[in-house]
Amino acid sequence: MARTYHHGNLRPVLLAAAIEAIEQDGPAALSLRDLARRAGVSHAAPAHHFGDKAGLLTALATEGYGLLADAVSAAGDEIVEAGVAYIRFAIEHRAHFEVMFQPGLYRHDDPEVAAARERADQSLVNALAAVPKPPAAEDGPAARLAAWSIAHGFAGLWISGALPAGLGSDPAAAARPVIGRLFR
Amino acid sequence: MARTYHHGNLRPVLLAAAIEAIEQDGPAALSLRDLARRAGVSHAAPAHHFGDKAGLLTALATEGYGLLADAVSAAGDEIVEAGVAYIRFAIEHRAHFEVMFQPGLYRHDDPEVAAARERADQSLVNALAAVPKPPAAEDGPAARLAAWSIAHGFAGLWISGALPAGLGSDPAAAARPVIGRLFR
DNA sequence: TGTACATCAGTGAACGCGCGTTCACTGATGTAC
DNA sequence: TGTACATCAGTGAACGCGCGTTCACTGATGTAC
Repeated sequence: MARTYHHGNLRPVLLAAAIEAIEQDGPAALSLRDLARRAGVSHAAPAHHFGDKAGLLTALATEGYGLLADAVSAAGDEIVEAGVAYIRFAIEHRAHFEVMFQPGLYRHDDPEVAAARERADQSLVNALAAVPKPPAAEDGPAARLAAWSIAHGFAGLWISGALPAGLGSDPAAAARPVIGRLFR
Repeated sequence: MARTYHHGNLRPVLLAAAIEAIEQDGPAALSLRDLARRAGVSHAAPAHHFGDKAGLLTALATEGYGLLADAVSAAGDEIVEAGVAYIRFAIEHRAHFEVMFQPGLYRHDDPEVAAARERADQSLVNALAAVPKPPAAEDGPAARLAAWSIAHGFAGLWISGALPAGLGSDPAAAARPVIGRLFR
C-alpha cells in the first residue's frame, strides 16, 4: 500500500495508535504528537480528524460502548455469561474501558457517545430480564446494580493487578464462580 | 504561624495539596511544580521530600491503604457494613483510591506501601471470617472475591458518575441493598 | 551563657524538552463541462 | 477523453508554555565544647 500525499485511512490508524499508546502509558499520558509519530504522519494531522485530544477520546469511548454492547448481547440470555462477557471486554479492550469510565477525559455528553452508552446499558438490562425471579419478593434495581458492580469491580481489580496471583491467567474462568455467587 | 525560611511542616502540606489537585484533575495531571505553587513554596522544594512524582504518589498510596484498613476494621464483623465502609472510603478519599489502584503511577513494590496493602487485605479477610457459612458446601476464595468485587465495582461506578441519577446522594444507603444481595 | 560549626530544608536562576496550536502551503481527488 | 477548478487531507516551520532537573546558594536549627 503505497503512501501517497493523502493517507486515505488515517482516522482508524490514529485510533489504533491511540489504543496502543493508552495500553502502554494510560489515557492521560496520551499526546496527539505521539499518535502522529506512531502513525508516521505529520504532528498536525491528528487535529484534522479529531480537533483535540478530547475529540479523539470521545471517538474511542463511542467505539468502546459499541463493542461492549455487542459483547454483552452476544452472550445471550444467561446473566453469568453476560457478566463474563463484560469482564472479558474490559480486559481485552483495556484502553477503551479505561477511557469510557473516566468521563473527565472526553465529551461525556456527546450525542454519539451517549447513544452508544445507552445501547450498552440496554444490553445489560436484557441479560438480567432473563434471570428467574429470586426467592425474595421485591427486587428492584438492586439486582442490576449488583450484577454491574460485581462485573465492573472484578474487571477493575484484574486490570489493576490487585487480585491474588493464584487465579491463573484466564479471567473468564476466574470470574465465573465469583459472579455465580450472586445468582445462586 | 509565621512562615520562616524553613517551612517546618512541608511534607504533609504537600500531600494535602496533592489530594486537592488529584480530586480536581486526576492523578496523571499532577505536577510537582503545581504542588509547590499550591503550598506557596519554591518549585524545587517537593523534590526534597519525595524525590519525584512516583515518590509522592507512593506516599499517598501508603497513606490510603492505612486509611482503608482502619475504615474496614472499624466497621466490625458485619460483612455488609465492611463493604459499605470500603465504598465510603473510596468516595471520601477519592484521590487516595484512584492512586492506589493505578499501580503504574507509583512504586507498587515499595516495602511501606506493600505492608499497608497487606493490612488492608487482612481487614477484608477478617470481616468475611464472621460471615455465617452459606448453604452451598464449598466456598473457597470466591466469596472474598465477590465481596471485594461488588464493593470495588460499586465505588468505581459511583465515582465515575456512571450510575443512574435516581440513587440519591448517599452512597452508603444506595450500596447497602446492593451488597446485601450477595449475602442473603 | 556564648561561640563555632555541621546539617539540612528550601531558594531561584538556568537548561533542554515535548506539548498544543496556528498558518500559509502543497498536492491528491472528485466533479463540472 | 480532456481541461479547469474546488475541495480537503496532510505538511512543516514557528510560537509560547509548563514541565522536570540541576546546581550553587541561603538561612534556620541543633549540637559540641
